[in-house]
Amino acid sequence: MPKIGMEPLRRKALIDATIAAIGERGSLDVTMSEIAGRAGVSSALAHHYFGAKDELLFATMRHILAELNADTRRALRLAATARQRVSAVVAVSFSDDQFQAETIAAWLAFYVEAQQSSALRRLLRVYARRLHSNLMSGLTGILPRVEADRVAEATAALIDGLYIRRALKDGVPNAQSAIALVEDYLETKLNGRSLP
Amino acid sequence: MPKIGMEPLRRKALIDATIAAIGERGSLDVTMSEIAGRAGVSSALAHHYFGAKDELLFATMRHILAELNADTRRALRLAATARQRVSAVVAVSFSDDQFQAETIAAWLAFYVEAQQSSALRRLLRVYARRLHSNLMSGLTGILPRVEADRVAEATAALIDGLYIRRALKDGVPNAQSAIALVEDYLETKLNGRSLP
DNA sequence: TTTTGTTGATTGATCCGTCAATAAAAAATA
DNA sequence: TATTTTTTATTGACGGATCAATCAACAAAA
Repeated sequence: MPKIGMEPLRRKALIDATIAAIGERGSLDVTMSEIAGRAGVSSALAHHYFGAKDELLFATMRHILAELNADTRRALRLAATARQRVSAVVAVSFSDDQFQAETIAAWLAFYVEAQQSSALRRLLRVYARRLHSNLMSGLTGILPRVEADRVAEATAALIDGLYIRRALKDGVPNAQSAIALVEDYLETKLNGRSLP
Repeated sequence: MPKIGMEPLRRKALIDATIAAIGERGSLDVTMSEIAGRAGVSSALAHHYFGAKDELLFATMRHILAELNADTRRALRLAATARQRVSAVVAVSFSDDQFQAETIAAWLAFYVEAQQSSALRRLLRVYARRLHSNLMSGLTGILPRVEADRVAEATAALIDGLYIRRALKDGVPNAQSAIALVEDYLETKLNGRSLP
């Protein structure tokens, strides 16, 4: 009994199912059938709405990125000082929504896939640039631009590295210690210079 | 015209071909036929020597890890002071042999695959522990154990993060700047305390 | 004649993407 | 309002391609 206006609901369900499937398998090696099954529909319907598997994966990555971006903007709005802006960006990266086995597995898998898909690669570059820019929005209020740039790069690398190690379930048992580690770095780097 | 004593040669050739194939594709999604073809043999022979694809991939990862370990031990032997030991470990991670698109792509792909294969996961844990321990071998001569532990963890995360960013070909254009970034972190962390 | 090296051909399984068919809602027409 | 037509939702079944793994067979060395 087909009800109308199903498209947006199905799309959402399929994207959620894709994240769940990738998270469980730990790789993009999930079949359309499994994703569709998880979303409670047939694989034919998944093809109907997304055309090809690539496009479903792409839409999923874009969804994750959009989510992260929304969280970040929300957090930045609450930050009063430059220093707080930096911490806000870090905190979001390790928030309960983001720093989760499921999501991290998806991130990792997409990083790998990006080497074959220029569209995905472009998307991940957007993420990298956005992260850098968000960090800079706080750091430039504390450090001279050149130094701020270097600290932003190091912080970004630290975050990515902690993500990977989390995926391995080795070290970095929880978000708390990950944040502490990054904040410790920032503290030593920003020590003293609090305002221009 | 089969000559005797081919086994070790074939094994080596197949492992090298596997690295090359993974490096080019950027993922473990390489066929046995492609690997075998690259090594100049039939896919049947690859199965003959390695049994299954899993085992070939596993052997390849082990080979990469062994190579990295050998390089590290060599570098550590040349380090005179504790501080130099730390730098040696960092330098090896970004040496020409290791910090290469091919090898990095393989690393990344294996990280993903590790989430499905407990054998691979165990292997990567060995790498993580070894890296930590190698860093500690220098750091404990400079910092109290607890602090050394934290710095080692951050340094390891930094290294992994820089690897990922290199794979994306975004930021970290060369090994030089990557080393500089890590060394800058170490310098600020170890500043002052040079000997116990 | 036994061991070692090697491959072409084949099998069996998996999986993406397509298509024809069905059914209900909405729109158009009478 | 009653009807026909179009649009939207949905799926089972299938074609076709890819690939891992096996096997029988052959050749050269021991």
